[in-house]
Amino acid sequence: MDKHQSGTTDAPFPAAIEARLEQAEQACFTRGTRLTETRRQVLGLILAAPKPPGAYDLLEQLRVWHRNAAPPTIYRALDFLTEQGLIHKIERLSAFVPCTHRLNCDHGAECGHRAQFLICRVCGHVRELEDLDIEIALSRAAQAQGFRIELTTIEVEGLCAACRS
Amino acid sequence: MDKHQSGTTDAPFPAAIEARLEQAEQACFTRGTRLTETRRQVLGLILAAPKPPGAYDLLEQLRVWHRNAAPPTIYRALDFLTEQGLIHKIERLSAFVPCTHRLNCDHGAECGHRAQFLICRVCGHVRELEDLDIEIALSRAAQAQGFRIELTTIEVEGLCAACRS
DNA sequence: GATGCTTCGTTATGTTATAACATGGACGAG
DNA sequence: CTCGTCCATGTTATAACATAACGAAGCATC
Repeated sequence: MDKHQSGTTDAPFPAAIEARLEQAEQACFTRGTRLTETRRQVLGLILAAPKPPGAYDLLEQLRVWHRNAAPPTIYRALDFLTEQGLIHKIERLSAFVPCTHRLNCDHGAECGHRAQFLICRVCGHVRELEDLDIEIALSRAAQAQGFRIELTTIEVEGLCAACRS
Repeated sequence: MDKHQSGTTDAPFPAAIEARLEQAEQACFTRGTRLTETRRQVLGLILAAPKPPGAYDLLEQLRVWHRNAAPPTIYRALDFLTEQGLIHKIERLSAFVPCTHRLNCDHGAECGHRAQFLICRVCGHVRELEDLDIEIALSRAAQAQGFRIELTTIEVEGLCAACRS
């Protein structure tokens, strides 16, 4: 009874996603962390999702492989992936998206510092931006208050181009 | 058995807060909405709080006056105050702050569209900004994507001037 | 005083997140 | 080798946040 039954069913995700998982695994290895099976599966689910899944959506899907997965299972994986800069949490949705911030990014957690998200209220699509002007304006405004920025959450809700028909 | 027992104990909040409540009541009246007793009390509690209270903190405090207050009691009041632009929800904290956006603001819900919040992770203080440069940068970035902004959530975590000592 | 509207009370439940402690496996030091 | 340590995970329970659904009370208007 092998968990990996045959060559072709080893990879539960489409090739494009498997490729990104491979990249992610490599990136973790480089940093001395491990993209374990559970973490890899969760990342895969987030990459494969048509729209940003919540923790309990992921939990349900994860049970395909881990019948007894419980909330801590998923939250631990999400924490890890967030720390590694592989995913972002969208606060307004309590949902998670893959990080699209520079594909070759190798600085882990710092990825999350400066991103902006456009959330379409109709189709649910989330687009990640990395706009320097916004970052600069925000830095200036904070500095004017003597405030030292450690982490930003910039989430914009509205209508995406496609849904403005 | 009068709920209002004596002249001096009628006002449960400090004078400065009572004054703001009075203003708020007036503003609601002007708009054809009513700052009822419960709503007024919740707003007062938020104004009086040393740091942003969560819904259940407020609920507990509200029970001083309404022994049987339940979650819907507080959430309804919070929804109303948010719609009226009298408070803001800080998503990162699931907590609420008074709106400090132009004291004479009279355009209700629109208040919330464009504000930025600096959250000190040490003292918990939240400062509301209204920085045009940020708004402009964000508008441009959104426009470049064909995205129509309806609502923004900009929350920055870090250290306030006082806590950087 | 009937009608319609907003507000509020009440019960129940849904949703998101964490605490606390036990288990198991990898790996180096002795 | 086997002990201890570290990391990841399993497991149970509960905390924290939020809403659904329905009915009754207040009040403005006709």
